[in-house]
Amino acid sequence: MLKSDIPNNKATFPISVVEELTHLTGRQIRYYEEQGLISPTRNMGNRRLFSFNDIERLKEIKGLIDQGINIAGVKAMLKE
DNA sequence: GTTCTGACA
DNA sequence: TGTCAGTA
Repeated sequence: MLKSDIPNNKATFPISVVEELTHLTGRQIRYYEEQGLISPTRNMGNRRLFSFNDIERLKEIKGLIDQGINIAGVKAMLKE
């Protein structure tokens, strides 16, 4: 709580690993990040590095999308 | 081989 | 959302 709240993880994975853990496609993950649903970091080469926190966030998003909610709905849910 | 961006269907 | 081309 004093160090950080949301993004604080040393473990980072490439998008391929996130795809496996979230069951999403790189396309989805990229789009959600574009919409501001997640905040992955970038490493050398402009490559996305995902932390455990990001993966859990993706899982929440996937669940909502799977229920038929759209990006706007997901944004509202994750917002608070 | 893998990932990234932009664009089109 | 899927897929393609060009790139690093």
